[in-house]
Amino acid sequence: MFGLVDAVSFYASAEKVFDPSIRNKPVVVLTNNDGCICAVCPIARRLGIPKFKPYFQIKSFLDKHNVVVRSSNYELYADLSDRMMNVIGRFCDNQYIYSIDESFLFFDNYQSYVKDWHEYGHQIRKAVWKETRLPVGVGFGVTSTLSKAANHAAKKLSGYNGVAVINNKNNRLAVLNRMSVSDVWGIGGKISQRLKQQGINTATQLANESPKNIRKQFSVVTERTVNELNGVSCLSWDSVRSPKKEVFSTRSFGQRITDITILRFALVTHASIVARKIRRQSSRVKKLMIFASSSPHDNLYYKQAIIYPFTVATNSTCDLANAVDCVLHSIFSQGVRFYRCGVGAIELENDAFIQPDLFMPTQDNPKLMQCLDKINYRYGDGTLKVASEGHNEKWQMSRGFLSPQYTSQWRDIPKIQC
DNA sequence: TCTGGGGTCCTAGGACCC
DNA sequence: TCTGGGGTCCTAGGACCC
Repeated sequence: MFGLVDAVSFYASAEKVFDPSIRNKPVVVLTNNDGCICAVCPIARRLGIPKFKPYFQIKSFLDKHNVVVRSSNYELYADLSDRMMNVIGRFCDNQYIYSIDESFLFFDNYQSYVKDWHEYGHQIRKAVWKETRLPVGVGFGVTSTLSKAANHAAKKLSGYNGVAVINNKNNRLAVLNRMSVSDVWGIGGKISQRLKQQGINTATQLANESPKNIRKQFSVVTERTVNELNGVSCLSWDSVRSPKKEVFSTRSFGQRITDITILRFALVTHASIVARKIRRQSSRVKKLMIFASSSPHDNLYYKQAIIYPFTVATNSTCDLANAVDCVLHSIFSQGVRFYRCGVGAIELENDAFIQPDLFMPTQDNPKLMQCLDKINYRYGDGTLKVASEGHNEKWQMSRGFLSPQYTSQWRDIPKIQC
């Protein structure tokens, strides 16, 4: 048996945890730079507010309905996510954290594990609410895809109230009949459009298709989805989190950039973040991609990306910063209003198996980076940095409606007034 | 004026090998 | 008229996820 537990509009619910005064109000959360709406609480959803709508287009509507607007507070969400995952993890031996707000649970000997799955789902919901004040939806199914479908039913379909179970033909069809094919996990916009052209509109219709035929038309990925909908488990999960195969850091700017020195500050800062991330997973980068672009909504879209290969794979912030300097002039173009930039490690190697250069003695000094990481871990990121990251705040993202970091900054700890 | 930031997997086609 | 038959590795692009 598989379980899937995730939070109801996680970011919006997280905003309500330490601010009970907004719990009964409509709340939305914005993406970086307060660009689009990325989370809508259930009360706001009833007003018909759509996800991923640009904020400036809907601002007057939100004002009119007294909707509470918040910027993304990732520090807060990451901490609340940890707490939530800890509570959920107690209900199962084997938990796979799939994203910031959802985790799969695996039950091997499930007949002996749980007698009543509905009851068990409600126990999970109650515990998470009691200990974190976050509402969650719980779905159980005999495959991962069916547990996703059950989770969808638990949160979106009437009559389920937060918990749904798929463990026989009747309750499977009860859910799949009421699910659009586009709500099936693994069926995105393109494929659902093609399926609908063939008259396949519901999840049940997709489940009734021949897997071989689906593979011929689409791919092995979609074939697996069809099998999973029929209770045949095809997706495997590693209990151990494998290291990332690519690591990126990228942001849009708070305001447009036309100055090469500021672009350099931003790119070196992203390089530094990537270096820290890959050190944390014991990787080194062999190929680095460095890119910058104007906005895709501009009349003349400008984009430049350069791949910088390292002779010997590295995880030193200094090496990555040097790479940025090497390509900066090829990326920058006079007169372009830069909207976004970033750095990505697109080819990674394991720290333990590094091929050194036969002719060049190694310059590697791991102690320097260890020292950097230790200081920044203890005193906060950005305490110690390379000089070329700059101190110019001009390019930083804007977060005009940011809530306090209640749990990760001493200055923001909630105060109780007597 | 203003539009997010990460990731994964699969496939097709080309280069190259014997 | 008629141009082999396997392989591997790499890359770009497309699809999906949150």
